[in-house]
Amino acid sequence: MAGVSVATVSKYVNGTQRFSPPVEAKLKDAIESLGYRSNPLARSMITGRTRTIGIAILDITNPHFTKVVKGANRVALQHDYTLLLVDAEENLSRERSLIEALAPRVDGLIVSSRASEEIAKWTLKLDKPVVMLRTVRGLDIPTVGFDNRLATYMLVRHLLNLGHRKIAYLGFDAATINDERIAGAREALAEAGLTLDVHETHAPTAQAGEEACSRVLLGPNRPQAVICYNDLIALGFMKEAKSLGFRLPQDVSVAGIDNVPYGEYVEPRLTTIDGQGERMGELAMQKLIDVLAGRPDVEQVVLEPRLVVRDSTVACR
Amino acid sequence: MAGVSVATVSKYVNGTQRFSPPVEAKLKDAIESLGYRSNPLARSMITGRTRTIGIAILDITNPHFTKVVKGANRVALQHDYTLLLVDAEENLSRERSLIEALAPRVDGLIVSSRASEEIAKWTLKLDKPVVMLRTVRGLDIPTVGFDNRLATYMLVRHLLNLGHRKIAYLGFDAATINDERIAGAREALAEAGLTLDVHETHAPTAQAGEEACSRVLLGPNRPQAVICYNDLIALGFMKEAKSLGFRLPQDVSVAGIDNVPYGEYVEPRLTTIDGQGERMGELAMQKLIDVLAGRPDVEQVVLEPRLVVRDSTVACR
DNA sequence: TTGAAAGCGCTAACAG
DNA sequence: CTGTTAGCGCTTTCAA
Repeated sequence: MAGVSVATVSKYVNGTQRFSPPVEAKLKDAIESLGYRSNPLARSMITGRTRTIGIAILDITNPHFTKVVKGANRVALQHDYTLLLVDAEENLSRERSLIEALAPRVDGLIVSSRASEEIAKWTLKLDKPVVMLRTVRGLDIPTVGFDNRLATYMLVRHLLNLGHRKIAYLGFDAATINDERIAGAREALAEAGLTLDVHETHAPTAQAGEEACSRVLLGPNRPQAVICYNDLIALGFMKEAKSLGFRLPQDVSVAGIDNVPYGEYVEPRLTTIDGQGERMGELAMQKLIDVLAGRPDVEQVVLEPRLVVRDSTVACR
Repeated sequence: MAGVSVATVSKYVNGTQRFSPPVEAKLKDAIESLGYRSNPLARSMITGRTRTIGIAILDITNPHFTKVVKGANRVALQHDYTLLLVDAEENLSRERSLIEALAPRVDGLIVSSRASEEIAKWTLKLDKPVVMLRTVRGLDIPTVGFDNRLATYMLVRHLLNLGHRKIAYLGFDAATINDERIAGAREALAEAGLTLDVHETHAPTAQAGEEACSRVLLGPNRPQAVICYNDLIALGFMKEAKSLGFRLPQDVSVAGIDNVPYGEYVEPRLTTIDGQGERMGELAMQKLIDVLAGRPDVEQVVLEPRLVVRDSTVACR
């Protein structure tokens, strides 16, 4: 319609080359009146680039992951990338096939998995750049992790400073980072000659926290303070504790990890460790984009915890 | 490698045709040892199908939208579709270009927008099936909406039954559904010969609810009960009200809409209207898949509100 | 039961 | 400055 070859159209549309004013004018008119839009699929097939990043997470319903997605999306948008979201719904067996199906349709992957080490290995065969949202040792891939050990270490120190001696941990044992969190808490307690009382839940959710509460508080050896695997568990735990007649925080101090927005709105306001979800997402996406732009990066970033003291932890009476 | 033509491979991989046992065996071996995976891009180019659904929402951080995505993802997974997520970050000007960029890479779209009517019109030109997450009048497109008018009507009736007479509404005026919610509340109040005191926030967030609180409670004509545009605003409102020295729910009843999970964990537990986010996502995705499977559908589903009475609304003293 | 060949819509060399 | 041409990796008639 513009009386030029397809090659000219291609170059014009992509801004690869400039043309004489009359030609450009005709091109512009034709494109406009035809409502022409280049087919990104055909484009991708030849360039090998999709301008899409896959992000695989365990549960979008968890505000921590929501924040990660938010952060990743923000920098993706800035660089004109789109997010292909895979929510494995906490279903680990499905995870691998989902990611494998995802890989060929994207330029790179951000993966937050429970089985990171294992996944990290086979993702390398996918032949796509991957950023893991979890520190992985011994592999040359970029990661954005979090110092889980330090997080609980700090939490315990905080509680020790408040005079607590009997400290329990309510974990989620299906998570690999659970061990790191236990280790950090144990380390801090050991320095004070104390031990950690460990309990587990079956899911990283408020519901699970509720269900575990009575087991922790009404069992033998009632703790003065409880550190939860994450804020959601803490939220559920606190709710149930109140139902059971405990006064919070006087009867038992509670702390979580992640700093989800809702910790501020419950009573007592939840003391927590900021997990920097958005920052994780942003950094991970930035790394991926760097790699895709030919700036190789195998750096293993470890985000540092920050204690957010609110009202759910008080001096032991 | 299997000594057959590409056509044979194609048919075998897609299960379009069966072959003689020896050939199939060779095919199987070759595919396995090569680790061959068909290129979905090339496939999509010829079939015109991407097995991807685009979902455009305003803010993944809002638990209501999170639920929608969750629901949509669940049925997408069941039907072997993937989600391409677009989070407009409440930025309406960006929304259109984002959706236009999204359209050619997906088989269909689920759109939750502030400017639904307008969007609905130009999405038709995208030449892709669209499901709007909002009732749109006068257009033959499938929608999954929510009876916003009835929602606030029910909430007001509930409050009237509790003896409240001075009822305020704390809205979010940038949302088109805000008007419907106001109308429903007004209708119920008018039947009792009462009027609605309307206030507005600048965002559908807890933060905005906090900021608006003093304006509502410390201004002239202090309400006995406040209905908020959504649960997040209600959460923020309640927190600030307590900071201001009000006892909840005795001094003021508060209700929200959406039934986000966290309404259960605050004190008093938030009375709300269930917005059925997951169900919306599921239905929308199901409709889209139906359309894509050649079962046309222009039905306009309207989900019915359900009142969830908890502790934040009590009899007016 | 299998294969040859024609494209899908585009980009990237290379020519002119 | 503009066009020709050769594919990208696949599916799909159609013929053998």
